[in-house]
Amino acid sequence: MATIKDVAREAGVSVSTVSRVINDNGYVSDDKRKNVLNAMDILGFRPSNIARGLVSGKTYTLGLVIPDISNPFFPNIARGVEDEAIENNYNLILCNSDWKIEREDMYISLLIEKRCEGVVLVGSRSLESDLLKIIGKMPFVSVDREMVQAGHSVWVDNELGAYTATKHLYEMGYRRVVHISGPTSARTAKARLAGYMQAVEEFGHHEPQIVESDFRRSGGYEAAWKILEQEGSHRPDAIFAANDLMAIGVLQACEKLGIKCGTDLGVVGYDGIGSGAYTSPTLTTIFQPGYEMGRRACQLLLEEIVNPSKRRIKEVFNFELLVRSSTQRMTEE
Amino acid sequence: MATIKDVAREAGVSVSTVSRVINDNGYVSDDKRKNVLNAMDILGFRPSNIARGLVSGKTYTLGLVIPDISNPFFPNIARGVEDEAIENNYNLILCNSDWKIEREDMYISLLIEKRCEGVVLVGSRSLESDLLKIIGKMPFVSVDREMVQAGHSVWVDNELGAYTATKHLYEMGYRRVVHISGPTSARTAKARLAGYMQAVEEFGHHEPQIVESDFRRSGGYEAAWKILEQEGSHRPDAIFAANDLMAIGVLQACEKLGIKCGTDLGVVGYDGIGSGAYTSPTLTTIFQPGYEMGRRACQLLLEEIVNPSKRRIKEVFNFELLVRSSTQRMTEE
DNA sequence: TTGTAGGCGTTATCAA
DNA sequence: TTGATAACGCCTACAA
Repeated sequence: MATIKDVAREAGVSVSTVSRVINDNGYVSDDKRKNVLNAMDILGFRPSNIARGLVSGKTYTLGLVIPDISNPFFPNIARGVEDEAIENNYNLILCNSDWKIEREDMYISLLIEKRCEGVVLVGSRSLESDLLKIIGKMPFVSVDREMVQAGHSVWVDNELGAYTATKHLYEMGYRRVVHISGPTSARTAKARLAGYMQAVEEFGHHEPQIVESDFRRSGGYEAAWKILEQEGSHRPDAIFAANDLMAIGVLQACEKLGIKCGTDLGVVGYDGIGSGAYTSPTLTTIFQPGYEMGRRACQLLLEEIVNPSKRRIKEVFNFELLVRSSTQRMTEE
Repeated sequence: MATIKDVAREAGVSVSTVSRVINDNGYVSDDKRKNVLNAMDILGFRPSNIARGLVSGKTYTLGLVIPDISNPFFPNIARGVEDEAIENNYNLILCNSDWKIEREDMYISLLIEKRCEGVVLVGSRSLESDLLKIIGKMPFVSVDREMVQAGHSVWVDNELGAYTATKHLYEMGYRRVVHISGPTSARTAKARLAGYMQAVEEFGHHEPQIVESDFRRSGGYEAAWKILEQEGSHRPDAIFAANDLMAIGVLQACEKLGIKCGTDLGVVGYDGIGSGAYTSPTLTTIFQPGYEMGRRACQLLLEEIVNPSKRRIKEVFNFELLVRSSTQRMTEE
């Protein structure tokens, strides 16, 4: 690949002149400029951003560490981050951590060595102190988890969301709500569980009942099966699943068992993934504005990079309760 | 951030010695090695891959140019590419082109300047000759589109898939199949249209009927509405939509119109996105193995990078007809 | 308006 | 075994 020297030689000028026309700064006569442009064209010259980066210390690259891009909750976030990044001339390195702490660590180290200027961390599960040790002084923004000691954070109030979801079930007339939680090692799972607990305490006339699962559809399916086997007055008439994927699993279990969701069993999910609008019945859920959160996270990151500040920003986004058929006791029209 | 020089000074050795312990090559006495390791630790030294890249010419970075990561067909591909990449110590720069040729071009240029070692191009819509001009000699693999003049390609036979889908409808007893196509500017849309045409010719006793749409759910919804307004003997009893998103739109239109999909109207989609298994009714579709294609594409790319060859590999993956409820004339049970 | 030279953080070659 | 030193491709004073 042609270098700036090659161009200089071809154009019969010095490298600094070439540099000047590339960066469009300093004085260059129209004559020489034309020659240079011409030479670049002939040689198919493309400046090396890595050499530039060495000099300038800027790589215009950000990292995105996300659990799993093929999980429907995350693509919107990723898209938001990317849109904001590219508008500011930054690129994104995609890192799927699979919720594994070692992978997260490994990626962050890699990103540092690649001299990424910052990283958006989505749904991190690492211990914060460990994380900070690894991440060093690289700017970062956390999405879907509040960081306590450093970095900016963007998230929604999981506890309040879960509370709202559960409360909604009682308000729709369901009497006995059981919760299918995510793995309680996950902070979000814990928060949603807490929200459920509080709503049960306030509105339920029964003990809370929790089945721990794994945030996956199959996990929701199995959990529902277990729950719905129960007979008699203990039989729940509503389920709040800690995410939509598990809620969809619940819907499927109901279909197999001949239980009519909505009428016989209220179901609420969490996240607001697109396909919840197409299930049968359509899924009531707590919608989280993933795209906006991703976009905002990236914006905060870029601000921090351009203008490092001492303050730490925390933004709590509003969720939205999307009421759909899975919590309608009457058959819809 | 500490440099190799700082480490050398701190450890009381020369930079070359430090370099030797970093890369674990050449001779270093245990004594000095320990000093160096210690110094690196104290200073929190992280080698700069960008400086290394300048010297070695290797960046261990690949580009992934994909239309839209938030479109459910693509995350699996992306995940496949990323998994293969990271196993080989490569990172991925994520680029959402939105199917826009200018964005694609812009990203490719950027990737070249960043000295990515190669790029996986998913669903490119650029004219091949233009593409090659921009992409220069950077290795690339095309997914979901066959390239004729350069690069490797990985795709499924869209024409055969569409043929199979349409044929399936006739075999299930539907008589009049209409096609909702993607934008005919898209190669895949054209190929699927062709497959439909051929199946109609072979098995249908009617003229082909095509409604062009946009690969989006809303587009499918509107197209279905248009189609189902028709009265009398011309009223189609089956729809083959060129992708699942549009097929889901069809299901929704049917729900609104009180038409029972499956029984009254056969519906087949294309892609095999996850949510098709949860719709009502569940969606018959042509499944494309996105993860495997992505993974294989990346593998081919890496092979090409390590060992550039003159040959050009084309791999056609098998699709799978997933027969579900939307093409069952009897109510299930 | 143009060119020369030093430096960005590493690796690699060569002497010592 | 170790240490200078010249690249790598580019930018930026500084000088002319």
